[in-house]
Amino acid sequence: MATSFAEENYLKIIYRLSESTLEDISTNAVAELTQTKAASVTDMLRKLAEKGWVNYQKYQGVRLTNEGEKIALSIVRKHRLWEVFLVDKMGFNWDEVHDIAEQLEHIESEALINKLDEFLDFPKTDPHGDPIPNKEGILPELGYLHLSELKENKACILMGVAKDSAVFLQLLTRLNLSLGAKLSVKEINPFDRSISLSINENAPVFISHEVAKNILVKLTKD
Amino acid sequence: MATSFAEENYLKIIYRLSESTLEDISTNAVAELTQTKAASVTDMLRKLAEKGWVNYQKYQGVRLTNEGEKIALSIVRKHRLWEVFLVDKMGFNWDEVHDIAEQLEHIESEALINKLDEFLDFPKTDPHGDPIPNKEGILPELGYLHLSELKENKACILMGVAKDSAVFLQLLTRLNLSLGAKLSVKEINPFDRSISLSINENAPVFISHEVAKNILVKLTKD
DNA sequence: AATATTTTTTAGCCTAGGCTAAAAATTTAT
DNA sequence: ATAAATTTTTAGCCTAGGCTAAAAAATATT
Repeated sequence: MATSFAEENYLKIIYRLSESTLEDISTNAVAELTQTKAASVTDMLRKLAEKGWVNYQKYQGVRLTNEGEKIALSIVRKHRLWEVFLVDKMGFNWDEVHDIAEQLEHIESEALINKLDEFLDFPKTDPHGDPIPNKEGILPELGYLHLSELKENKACILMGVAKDSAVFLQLLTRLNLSLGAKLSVKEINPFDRSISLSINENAPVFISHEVAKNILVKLTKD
Repeated sequence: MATSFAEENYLKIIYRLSESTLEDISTNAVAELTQTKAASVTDMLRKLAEKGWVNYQKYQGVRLTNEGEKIALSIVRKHRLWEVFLVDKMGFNWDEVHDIAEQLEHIESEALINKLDEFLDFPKTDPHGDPIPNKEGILPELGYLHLSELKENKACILMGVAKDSAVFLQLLTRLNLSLGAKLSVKEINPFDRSISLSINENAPVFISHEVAKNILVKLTKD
């Protein structure tokens, strides 16, 4: 069955919200991300349920069905591959690509997206470190931790971010935090959980717990 | 002023129709290319006139204003650049790219399209030989002739096509007619104006006047 | 347990962009 | 110069996907 622009957006957003929780997704949460009103969301959820893409019961929130998740994953795949294209081939910065990819993700051509995948050398992650589903909709398992979960004196490498708003990414850039940076947690302030962090062996800087929560890392042995 | 998907399509189609005639464009002609009904076209023409993008008087047909032409040229630029991308970088054939480019032409990002232009080395023509407007909306002057205009015994090179439907392009491919082919008009049949044509010095084949009309060439000296 | 607050849904409305059927204008043919 | 045929417009209707305001359900507070 064909999916409209709006339907694809809803499915993608429900998918995103599901990534970070096991609970059902609330109408309001969806409304916030789709930039629409709760009443409009209710309407659309009924329609999506009708088409078998979500399970939805009045007042109970919403979850994707397998079918719905398949569609969402194909949108996510397109979004992330286009982001790689925009950064690697077009020379955009990582904070500039979200809105353009938001449009490109709705281009309908299986053939194109698979050729693009090949052209980009089958990347596993997008410019923010987010995993790219393959043709079959399988996500590579990356097993990253949130920087905020680490104990003091742990060293790690910055592998991705859990949020890709332009302001957040620009903040990271200003702090010299880019993918691949070598990080070391020097101290955790017990009052506000802010972190004193050394970046690429330099003198430590402070970052808030909020920032640390949105940084994905993998531990290094030594 | 922002342009919707539908508005952009109408402007592009009116532009295309204007390319091949100096007369005003009829409602029916637009309806045919937009795949809608004449009544719907009438509605939209009123709206486009309201926005200052076309001159339109009831029953008198329609023409683009300068403003409208500027928008149309920016869509045409995007369409043709994406076609070059699809053929040169993604490896599609020239008869496969139209529908995908039809979607990509509506992606809104000045920055992206200019970077794409650069990435493709500022091509002057698309895979069908159609001229690509530059950033300022200026079309390169190519000065091609229609093969149907040539006299007997004239030699020329195939530079483009005036129609890009998949069936037409597939016919050309089957006849070995691709961009750059060396052509020579051996005979013109006075009955139906069909042409006996030698392609790359090979034994002549027959093509109809209708086909010849849609082939663009430039004359060679000898 | 009752009340207040928050969240979600319903009801009714709006706009963009389609459609059909009938009316009006234009063009062609007699 | 009429009549016939064709083209275009009008009128009224439809669907997708939004909205606001009011009602209903769920949740939180006293």
